[in-house]
Amino acid sequence: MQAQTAQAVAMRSRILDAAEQLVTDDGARHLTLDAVAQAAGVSKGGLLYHFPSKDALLAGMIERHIDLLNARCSVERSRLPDACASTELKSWILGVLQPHRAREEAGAALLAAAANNPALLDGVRQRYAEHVTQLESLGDGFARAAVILLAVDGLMFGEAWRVTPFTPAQRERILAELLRLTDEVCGPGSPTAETQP
Amino acid sequence: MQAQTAQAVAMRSRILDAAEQLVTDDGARHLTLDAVAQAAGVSKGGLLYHFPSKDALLAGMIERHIDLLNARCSVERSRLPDACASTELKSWILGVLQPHRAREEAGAALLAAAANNPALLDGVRQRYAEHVTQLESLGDGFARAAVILLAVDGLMFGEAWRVTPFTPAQRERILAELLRLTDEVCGPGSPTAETQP
DNA sequence: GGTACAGTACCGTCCGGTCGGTACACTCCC
DNA sequence: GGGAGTGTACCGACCGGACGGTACTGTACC
Repeated sequence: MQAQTAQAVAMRSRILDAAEQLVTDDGARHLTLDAVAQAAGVSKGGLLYHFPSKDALLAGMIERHIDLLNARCSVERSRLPDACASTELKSWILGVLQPHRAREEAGAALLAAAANNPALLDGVRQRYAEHVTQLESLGDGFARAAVILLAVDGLMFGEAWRVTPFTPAQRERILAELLRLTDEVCGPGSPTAETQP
Repeated sequence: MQAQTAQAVAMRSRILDAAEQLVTDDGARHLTLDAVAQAAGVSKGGLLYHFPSKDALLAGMIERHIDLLNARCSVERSRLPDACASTELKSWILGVLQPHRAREEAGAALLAAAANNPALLDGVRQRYAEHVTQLESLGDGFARAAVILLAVDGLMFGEAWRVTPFTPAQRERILAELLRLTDEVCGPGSPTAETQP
């Protein structure tokens, strides 16, 4: 990774934004280099300057959202005072599920990658395996923790694909229930503050 | 829908099998008419005779698995003696999650459809909305039931995309936990028999 | 003078879909 | 009973366009 100027970083971000918007609006099939370039207001040459291939673009989409999720989870983890085994799980829930546009776009990135080149999901798989390993330390609580983890996945996928018709109020109740179930796994570790900042 | 000969039905089934196998093995990008035709041992013309367009093929994949899931859920529902509000939920869990090759292929069909033409998921959306409506009748149990439903989704997607690294034993524990949580929503309605026939 | 693009022309491949044709079974009718 | 017609099932060559990627020139800006 060589140093990148602020200008280049901004353009990369613009391109990734446009790509994700395209997927969410028109479906993964319409994620073409020409379409992305046009949507980002950049020439095709400019696009390929930053992302030398379509795979590189897809990898960029995935990477950005893994980084973003990690950052959000780190923030949540730092706000949870306990060092309980459920801390990871809870920070994951809060990091992933808090209202944020990026969540459904993360689903879009995953969809685009899965559709075009499943090998790009290796990073996600690795991240997931780490989660499961952590859950195993919960012993008897493993199954319940896994259910929580899977429900978070389901909510994310469902929102990304727009198949889940939950209202905001319903969604709020679901999030609260997830946090409640997490507390049951390892006991309440913190007041969990406000879930809607 | 005009009558179809047994021959035509068999060929359609063969084609759908091949298409799903292709998606699970090589990814949605490799789901091309030529590849499907070759995998099914049929000419491209023969393929297009049964499915006049690629969208028709994708719709066929989705439709078959919705039908199959409905059938499996009906079987499970008929085996549950109670008429409790959780019956639908429980039969859904059992219908979807019991070990069966078709489950991950259903995920493959959904992935292929989402990648190529998101509008094809309308049927799935409708089915999902019905589920949520039923869950609302549970009142306070809604949130927990929704979590269960979402966990089932997460497990299905995860297996379809091969991102969930659960061992069979872990998977078994998760399934048992899901059934336990379901009982908590509305009380045990039946011995739930064997979950592994 | 190097970075960061814009613009454009082009190439090879892939892919969805078309189209004319074939084989075969069945039926109607004289 | 045999020719003629009809419908089903399927073949495979071919077409046109889309798409990923290359190549090159120009140029604004720090």
